[in-house]
Amino acid sequence: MADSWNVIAQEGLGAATLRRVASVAGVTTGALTHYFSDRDALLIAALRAAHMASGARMLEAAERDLSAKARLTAVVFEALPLDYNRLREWKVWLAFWGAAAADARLLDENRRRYAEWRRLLQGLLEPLKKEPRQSSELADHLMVFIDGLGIKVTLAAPARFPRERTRAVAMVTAHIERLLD
Amino acid sequence: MADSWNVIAQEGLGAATLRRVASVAGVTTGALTHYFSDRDALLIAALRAAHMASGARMLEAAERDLSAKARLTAVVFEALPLDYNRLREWKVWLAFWGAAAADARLLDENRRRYAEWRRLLQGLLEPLKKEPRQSSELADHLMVFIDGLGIKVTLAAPARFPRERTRAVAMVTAHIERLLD
DNA sequence: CTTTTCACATAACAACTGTTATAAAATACG
DNA sequence: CGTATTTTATAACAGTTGTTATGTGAAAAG
Repeated sequence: MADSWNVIAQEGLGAATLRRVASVAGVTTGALTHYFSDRDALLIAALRAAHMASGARMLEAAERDLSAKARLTAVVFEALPLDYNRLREWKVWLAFWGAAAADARLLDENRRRYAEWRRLLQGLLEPLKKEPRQSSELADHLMVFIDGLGIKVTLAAPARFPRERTRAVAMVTAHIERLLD
Repeated sequence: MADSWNVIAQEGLGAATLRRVASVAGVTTGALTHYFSDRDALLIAALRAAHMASGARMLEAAERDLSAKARLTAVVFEALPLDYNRLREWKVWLAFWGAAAADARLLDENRRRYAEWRRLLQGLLEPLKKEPRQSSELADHLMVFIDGLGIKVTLAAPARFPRERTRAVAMVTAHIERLLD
């Protein structure tokens, strides 16, 4: 399954053909068609698997024994493309977003993903919020910030990645401070 | 050229084949190959044309006879998917972002686009900034906010678009207020 | 051991792709 | 008008795609 991610992240969604994915996975197309009815089914499965992998990481970060603010920060870091693994995930998100803009099915997949993601952030914000701002509005702002920042880092030239990375970390801490003042 | 946008926005980058674009444009593939050496050249030209169309709108907004803050707000509105035209543009951006994550050429196109966009915002922020924050940092924050918000609106379910639209407008004004305090 | 089921490989199919070459129409030019 | 020149259409090409059907060997079940 992670083979699909690699193809999508490194060569794009269009290059993720049955033959290419099978080749990277070290099998033939017969193995793929045995498990997936469609090419679409294969890609959706790859998307969901990536979603669950990153979701597990974030839940783990959310349950660490830290202060409420430190937990929130840790989860946000886990969501951003700050290392190779997370950068690869972001390339997968971007590929699917590009396709989802023209595909109702993928749009709905994304909606579900966002709902979960939002619920997690809202729960982390609840103990931190100061009246009268609702934690749902804070979550909205934070999600917008994360998406924008993730894109900025993901689409930076590879040589600029280290610089963008440290810049993103600084922006996150500053943003969370400001969000809660 | 706008025919390419429509195909990309409504059916995705993968569906933007020579035959499909030609069909929508009401010509045959011969007409396209006469003007574009490659399929890539056609798509890049479509991207640049969309870029210039939106850039012209923003420049126009930036030169309106308004207060500095109102001008900035007008430009930001012009950048967001607040009507059908701008929503279509955003679907094109998303499609190309998804492809750019795996294509160095498109990545460089995007870098140039961002540099211009950033220069414009920075110029609009210069008369508004309060010491000691640099307008370049403010521009970074604003671009991150715009990208995240644009994605949120673009990937919302079509039925939710009106709601997301008004919500986005409110978030923009609030964000600009907070950015400059 | 025999048989059945499962997991994969192989191969073939029609459909579609970008590209190229060639012909025809439309336009510009003298 | 006639002749270049540009623009568009048509057609054919080899390559690639998703999908389906069939074969094959290994594991599981009896």
